[in-house]
Amino acid sequence: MKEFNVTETIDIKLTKNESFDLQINNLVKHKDNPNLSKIIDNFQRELDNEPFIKKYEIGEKNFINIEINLNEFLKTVENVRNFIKVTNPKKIIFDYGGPNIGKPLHVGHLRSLNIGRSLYNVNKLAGNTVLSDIHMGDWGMPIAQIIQYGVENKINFKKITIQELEEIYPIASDLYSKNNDFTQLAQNINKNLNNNQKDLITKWKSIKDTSLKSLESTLHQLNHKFDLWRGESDVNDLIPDMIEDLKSKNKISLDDGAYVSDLKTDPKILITKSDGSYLYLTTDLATVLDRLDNFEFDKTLYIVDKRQKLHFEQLFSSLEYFDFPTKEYEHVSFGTVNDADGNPFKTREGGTKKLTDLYDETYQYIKTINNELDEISLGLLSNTVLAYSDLITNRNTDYKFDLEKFTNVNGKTGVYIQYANVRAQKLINDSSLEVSDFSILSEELDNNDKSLLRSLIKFEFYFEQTIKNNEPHHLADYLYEISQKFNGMYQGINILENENTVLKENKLKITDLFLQYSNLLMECLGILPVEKM
RNA sequence: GCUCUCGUAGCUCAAAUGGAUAGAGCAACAGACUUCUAAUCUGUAGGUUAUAGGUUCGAGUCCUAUCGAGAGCGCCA
Repeated sequence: MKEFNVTETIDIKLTKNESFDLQINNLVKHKDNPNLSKIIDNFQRELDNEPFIKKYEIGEKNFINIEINLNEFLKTVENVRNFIKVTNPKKIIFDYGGPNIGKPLHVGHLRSLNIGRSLYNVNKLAGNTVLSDIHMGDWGMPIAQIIQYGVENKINFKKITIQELEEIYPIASDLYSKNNDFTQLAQNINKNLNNNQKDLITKWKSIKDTSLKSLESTLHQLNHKFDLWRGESDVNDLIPDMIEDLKSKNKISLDDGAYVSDLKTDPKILITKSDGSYLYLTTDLATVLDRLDNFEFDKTLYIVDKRQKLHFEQLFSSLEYFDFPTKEYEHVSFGTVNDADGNPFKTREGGTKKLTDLYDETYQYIKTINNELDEISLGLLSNTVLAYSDLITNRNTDYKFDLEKFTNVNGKTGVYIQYANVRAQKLINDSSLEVSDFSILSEELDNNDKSLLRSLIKFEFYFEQTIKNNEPHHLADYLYEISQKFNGMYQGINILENENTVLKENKLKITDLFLQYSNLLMECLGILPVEKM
């Protein structure tokens, strides 16, 4: 609209107005423009020619409300799967999970696993090349502490069990913080481990093997899979050269015997300890080197809790300062999981709560609600509760894990969204009709039908929000919205025994659409649908 | 002490990146079951978005200050 000196990118947004689907707000700011009426005419010509607009109106402040033509917009899920593909696919590494060797997965790992899996699935659906790396904490001081404790207590590392390891870890960690002799000895072991001292490597291997078996079984139970099982130990050998390189480029210098980055920051960035051994940041830098060598990637997402913000700021600024190849790096942070009273999640004894225990409690709780359910369904529902109740909250807010609330079928819960899905499955199966053949006749639709269909067309919007911000809660909330609207439609009228065949076929077709969207959304969230409940 | 994040209904949380009358879910209250699974549905009520200023046609969202909460702050990861 050059003639009026107005340049606008027309910004179409979803609206809160119940009678409409979309709104355009571009005209509002031109209320004092002398040519406003001509501009509006211009807009109207454009809108009149759009086939997807069923009707529109221009409100009092020149907000434009649009009701869309449902049939133009409704897509089969196959079409949606094509439509959501990004134009420039990227190769993205998802660094999440981060379990420690010697320590079972606990509540602190829950969100990284849930959010990581969801973002992995969502990006895969968007057509990006995805690679997940569990990034094990299998190196450094914690391992040294375990070995030192084991040596002192003459433990046979070859035959060490996961139960022993789980007992040793907190004791060793406690000794490290309280007993100076122990601390010194453990630090010495850490240093020798970094230097690949043979007997220590043997002990470390035994610990890792035992730990890994337990880890794999827990992850299997929780339905998590990883493309890469790399750990901090895998990059240990890259570190000496990396340090030498940084020294020769005058990027780091000695400070109280430790190497710090020359980048002016507050606090300073520590690259090695004063005894020459390595730190969290040292390993993470080397991990980037390792990934650059072995996998071409455009972007790395670190799905790690928000308390490590400073660490990742230091990592990212170091990567830039040290002239690592330019790639995208992002810390996808999240808040903590507290118990129902809002206190940090602990066992009765004060230790961290194991994920297997949380799973078992959830499983048993659901079993008391429906005692007749088979093991597979109980397992699927348990995992649904653990994932959905986590993903429904914005990742940056801390939330309270309240089992009673999360297993309630009334509310925004995993149980509710599964229930709606099961109802839809049953309806389609019992209809014994080829529902995919039906076309939707919008003239015959009632308010419940329209309400659901108009929600279904919003999928792409929430999908985009999730990809753009790495926030799965948009999709989790949206799944609740369509599930609720489906239940409303289902409850309002008996579909299968209805004598009005047009109505019946419409509703079955809509049910089928809902089911496909529900399944797709569950896939996005890392949830598997149950067949009965 | 310094830095960062946050403060929305009784409770737990959303809110399209600055748009219209701030939305959901619990809990509360009032209704609907010889059911295609009521583990459901329908309705009512609930708000000065911590407070005070500012920017803007327009602020929960941006800026400043105050109050309150949480987290982090070189030899742990």
